[in-house]
Amino acid sequence: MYKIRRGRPYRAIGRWTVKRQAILDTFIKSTGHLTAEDVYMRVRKMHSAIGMATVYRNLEFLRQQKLLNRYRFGEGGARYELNDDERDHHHHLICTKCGKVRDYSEFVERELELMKDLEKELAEKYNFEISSHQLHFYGLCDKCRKG
Amino acid sequence: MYKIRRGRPYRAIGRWTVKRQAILDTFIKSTGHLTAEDVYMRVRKMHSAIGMATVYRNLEFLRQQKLLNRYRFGEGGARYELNDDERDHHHHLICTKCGKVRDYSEFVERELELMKDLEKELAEKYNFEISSHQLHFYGLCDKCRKG
DNA sequence: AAACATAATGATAATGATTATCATTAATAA
DNA sequence: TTATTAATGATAATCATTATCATTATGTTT
Repeated sequence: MYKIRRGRPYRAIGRWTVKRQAILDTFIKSTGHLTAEDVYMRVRKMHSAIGMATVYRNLEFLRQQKLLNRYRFGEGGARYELNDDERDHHHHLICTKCGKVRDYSEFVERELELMKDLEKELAEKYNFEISSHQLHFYGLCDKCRKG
Repeated sequence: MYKIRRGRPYRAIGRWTVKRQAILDTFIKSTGHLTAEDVYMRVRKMHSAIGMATVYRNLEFLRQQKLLNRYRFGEGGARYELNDDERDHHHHLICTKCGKVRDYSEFVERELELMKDLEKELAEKYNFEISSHQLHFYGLCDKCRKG
């Protein structure tokens, strides 16, 4: 259904197990920002014997393979989402009241231009080699503004 | 030495205790990004009887008062820094290897311009009321690039 | 296809970070 | 100065995550 590509030899990235596949499938089926608990609940429907440790191990494994991104927003545990090359570059809006997370992709070009310049400057000035950036907006979502 | 101002009546924001003062002083004396553990260690030098719970309670209290900012970077516990109006607007570089955090203030004007436009757009489009933003760069610091 | 080597798993203990509880203390109001 | 109650310290409890270890499953070798 979904296999790791990226040109590496199959064995070099660990064994491709049923559980590992199921966890990745969870992200393919249900869009974004899942906690370990969320994943556990969903995978359990098909693989009732799976343990929480396996979920955590695979989330970390898939992150190492650059198939998942991890975020630590305001409260609660870390959240993961598919790192899909075909998907738009995006960032997150986090509601400080209900914790809901929402993607946005506005002004991406302008943003990436700034990021490129910034990365260059920071590399030169601080000798810092940047590999990624995260831009989070915190505030109140639609519902919480009213409620 | 340092009193909460902001025009509110003294009593409305809780009692101004010796420990609370000491915790705030810790941030005034030692610049940025302290974990609760860091604060605990430092305050203990003057107030050996202080408990960890008091540290956490006050970090949260001071955050509510907008005197501290809280961040949850890559690994480990949350980090706090003074929310000083007189200080430059800045963001953070986080080393993914050693965890070191560094401030930077480059391209702030360009950034704030983008943020202003973005906030307006997001407010209109998603009815999201933004109160703050965080921009994190992840990568390798000077030392870790070499080591 | 059977045997082999070992990575992955599940159960669970352990850890680390943070919050809750509660009797006591101390800050502020009366 | 006394009264009120928020803040504190000690510690238990909770939540998120990682480590341990015996067992199982995967991929390799024969």
